[in-house]
Amino acid sequence: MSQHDESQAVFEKAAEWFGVLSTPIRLRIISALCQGEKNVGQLIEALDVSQPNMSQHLSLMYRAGLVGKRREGAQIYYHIADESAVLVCRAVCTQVAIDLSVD
Amino acid sequence: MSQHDESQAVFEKAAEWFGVLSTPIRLRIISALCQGEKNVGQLIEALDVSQPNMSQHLSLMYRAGLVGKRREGAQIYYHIADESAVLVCRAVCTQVAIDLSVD
DNA sequence: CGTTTATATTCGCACATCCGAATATAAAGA
DNA sequence: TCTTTATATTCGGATGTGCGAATATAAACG
Repeated sequence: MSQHDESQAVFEKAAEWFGVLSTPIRLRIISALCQGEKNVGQLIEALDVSQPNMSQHLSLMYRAGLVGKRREGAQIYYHIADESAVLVCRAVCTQVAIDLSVD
Repeated sequence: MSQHDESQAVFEKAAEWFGVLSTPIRLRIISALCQGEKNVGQLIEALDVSQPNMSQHLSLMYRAGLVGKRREGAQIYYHIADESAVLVCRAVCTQVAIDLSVD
């Protein structure tokens, strides 16, 4: 594989990764899970979205490797699996918050 | 405005910001501009995309504040305007490249 | 001025994404 | 086992996004 193709693949994967972070709900899920693992019901209550919608977002984030899950009886507990995502989100959100308060 | 609404606004803006980075072409544009400013023709040649398409992506990135532009005669030269975007992209792409080479 | 060159915008289409409604699965408890 | 509770999946529709073709603008140059 040529170096050009390699970087193409990298940009493609990175773009997907950024895509996972490109909706407010998913950023809020990450934010909620930063305080510790939560089951789906707790996330639904915290973020006030419909159950199927929450499940869809969690499924996406799980497939992307951003979160992990653990079954405990009937509940599924989700947790952050990719700490680097948290770092990036924190950095970007902090900067955005500063920009918003300036203007 | 409640604190809840404030953070909602932050997540919304941050999500938009991530959205700008969620396509391979735009990541490649950032990568190309890291080596110094380039005019539209040079970017088109470097990335091999159609002229209108390049113009659309640049326009989006410009509105998002990621790139700046400067006219020089008939040419428009674009450059990175948000260095923090470069840092984030570099970090993510580097990690993605490592992950890709591992498996 | 017309013409060429460089870039931007508009438009329409194919396709992706987000969502809620309905339905499915899986565990717990009666 | 039947029912309830917790979560996941499927489906259809509305909306968004990326693209090329056509067109517009704007500068340079004869």
